[in-house]
This record gives sequence, structure tokens and C-alpha cells, in this order.
Amino acid sequence: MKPITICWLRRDLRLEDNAALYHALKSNYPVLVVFIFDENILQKLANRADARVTFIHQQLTKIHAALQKNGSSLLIKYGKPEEIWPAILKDYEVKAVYANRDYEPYARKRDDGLAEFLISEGINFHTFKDQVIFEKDEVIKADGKPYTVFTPYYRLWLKTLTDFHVQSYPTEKYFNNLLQLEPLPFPTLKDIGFVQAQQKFPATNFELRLKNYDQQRDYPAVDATTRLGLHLRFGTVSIRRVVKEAQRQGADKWLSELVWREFYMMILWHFPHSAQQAFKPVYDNIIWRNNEQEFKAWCEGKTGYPIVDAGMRQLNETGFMHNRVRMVVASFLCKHLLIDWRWGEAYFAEKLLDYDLSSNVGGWQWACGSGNDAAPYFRVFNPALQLKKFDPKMEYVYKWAPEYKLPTLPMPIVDHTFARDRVLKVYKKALQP
DNA sequence: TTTTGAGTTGTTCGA
DNA sequence: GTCGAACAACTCAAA
Repeated sequence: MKPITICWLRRDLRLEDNAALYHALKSNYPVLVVFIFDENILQKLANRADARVTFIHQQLTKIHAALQKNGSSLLIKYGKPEEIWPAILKDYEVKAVYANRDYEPYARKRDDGLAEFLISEGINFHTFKDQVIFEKDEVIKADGKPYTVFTPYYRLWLKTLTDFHVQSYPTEKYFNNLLQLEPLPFPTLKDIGFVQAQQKFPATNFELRLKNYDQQRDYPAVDATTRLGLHLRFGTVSIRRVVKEAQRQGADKWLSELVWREFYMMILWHFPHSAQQAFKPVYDNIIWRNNEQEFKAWCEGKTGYPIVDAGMRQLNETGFMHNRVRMVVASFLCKHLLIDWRWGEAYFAEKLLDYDLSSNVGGWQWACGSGNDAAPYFRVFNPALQLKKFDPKMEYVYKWAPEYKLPTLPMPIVDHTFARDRVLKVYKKALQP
């Protein structure tokens, strides 16, 4: 056995401009690139045709091909990382492991465990910032504490940003340090217990879409958003490249959305309990109705409110929902139906291609009112007014919920004015000191 | 320490 | 139809 370095890919599924890979390639030993299908995560997925697993598999196929072109190969494993790593160490003489940092609670725990194990084996575990421009402790208040309000965080984020932060890592210059070996077995989706999903995946060429983003982003019938969430989730594009392009085009509004992404990642890192509990504890006093039939109707897009139903159908069919509509359906679930935001959060987690724990939790807590810097509780979206403002010609609704073209319209699951009064009363009571 | 200004995305009501 | 105020205080950030 000859000594090697391992670069472990997780949610950074690309070979270009990859911090961990770059540093691994510049180390002393040839680099083997590894991916583990994590059984701990996959066994929880309800759908054997989960589109995200298909997407990962597709991306790994590309990476495998690129590595083969350079005389190397991707090593793919399936199982629990804590069991896989000892096995890898038996097969290879591993001198060091390189990976990009992942900030979710599960990932932190997994990586802390691995670090401990590797150290006990005398192996270095090097981790790098790659997923974000600024990590949890790089944009903080003068007193050293994390921000909980977006706007001051955003201002300092912009002020801190320099050309250095968006410089890409020229990994391809060092591909000659990839471990040379015969192609290793490449599992099919079936091998790991999944089947091909039907969904289509958005492209990574977002550049043209930045132009009219701020004027058009609120109209769900217009295809004006970049659909980059999925690629940022799995690291199939580099955040540095993306931010650089936003700067180049002066796409400030769009850039601010990228800052929201880092804001919520930072929040989840400092307040990991907010994945399960209200960020503002008093909101856990709300007595939710949690009616299961109404929840089912919401999931299926059968609430009788056109924009809510269209949004849920789009989600169910494509794994995507337009941002404006996400807010409307979330507000509707929490406020009109008085269903716990966690139910909605879990449903989005199951369905969204671009699902990211920190943003999803942040968004749901915002809509519910329980989040940091959230919408005030008395702000109840009016689905009819939102429809009139943002889909006045009903193009979006007709596309996803064509039954609204018919003369007999579905009955609303609950009257708006009644629901509004009800939620204001329930919230007011729960939030009383 | 105290003070001051501000805080993602909205709705309703009444003039 | 349009406009401004009220909605409810509270907490955060920074001077």
C-alpha cells in the first residue's frame, strides 16, 4: 500500500474551485476522491424515487468521468460514515483526510466524531471553508456575539467582502496529483436502494437571469429566478463564482438573497435548537389546531385558495416552488389553518430539491412569526390579494391548478376574514406576558 | 450605561 | 381609487 490523501466530498459535488480538493492536491500524497452515500440520511427519505438522490448520482457520474479522464477514479461507498471510515483505512494507507466544512447539526456531530477517530489513528483531518463566503464567526457584532437581525449583518457582510474572498481555487492545475488507478466500481441507483426520479433539474447558467431579477422576482408566472438553490445546496456551483458574477452585474437584490443564505446558516450554527423550537420561545405557547385533514388538503393543494393550491401543486410535481408563493403557503398553513410550522417545514424538507435546513427553518419561522427578525404576528398574508398583486392574469394558477378555469370553483377550506380574526386572537393570547 | 433609530417580502380601515 | 395610519410593542445594534 502506498500512502495517499483522501478528499471527502459531501455537499460540494464539483472538482472545480473546491477548497478542500485544492488543498488536498497540494499536499504531499496522491489524492483519492471519496463520496459516501450516508445511510443515516438516506434511510429517512420517504420516497425511493427521491429526486435529490438522483441528482447526486448524476453529479457523481460526471465527477467519476472527469476523474477517469485524469487517470483516477471516484471511490463511492454506501453506509454509515462511522462504519465506512474504519473500512477505508483498512484498504488504503491514508495519511490525511480533507473535507469542506458543513455546518448543519448532524454534519457537525458526524465530523467531530470522525475527527476524533482519525486523530486516534494518527491521521490528520483538515477542513475548509467552501460552502459560504463568510462562516458563522466572520461577520459578527463588535461585542463578538452573532447578529440576529438581518440588515446590520448584511451591511457588515458587504463591507467585509473583498476580491480575496471571491478568488477561485485553481484545482485543475494540480490534477496531476490525483491518485492514478483503474476505475473503481460505480454503483447504480438501484444498488443503493433508489430509483430514478422524473424531475428535471435546473441548469447552472444563471448569469442571464440576474438582469431583471429585482423587477420580476415576485411574479411566479415569470421564469425570472435563477433556480440556483439546488446547485448551492449540493455545491455543484461555487459560491465564489456566483458572488463574483452578482457583483459584476450589480445584482444587489440577488446578492442580498445569497447573504440571507449565509445569515440563516450562521443563525443555525449559533442557535441549533431553532431547528426544532421557536427562535422566540414565547411562540411555543401557541396552541396549534393541527387538524390532520386540513394539513392533507394543504399538502395536496386542495385548500380552495388558487395561489396556495397552485404553489403546492408546483412543489409536488417539480420539487420547486416560487419564492413569493412559498411565503403565501407558509403563512396560510400557520395562520389560516393554525398548523404548527414544523409540519410545513417537514413537508418542504421532503419535497424541495433545493431543501436546506437552515434556510427552510429560517423561512418557516419567519412566516410563522416565531423567528428572529420575523414578520410581525399580525401580518397575515391575504391569499386573494397576493394573487391579485402577483398573478393578476392567473397564469401561474392556471398552469398548476387548471381546475380554477372551470365555472364551478372549489370551496375555500376556511373563510379568510374568519381565519384572520381567529389567528390574531390565538396568537395574542399565547404571546401575552 | 443610556439613548436613539430601526427592523425582508403585508393588510385593513377610514378619510 | 388613493393614501396614510394603525396594527403592538419589543428587541436589537450602535453611537
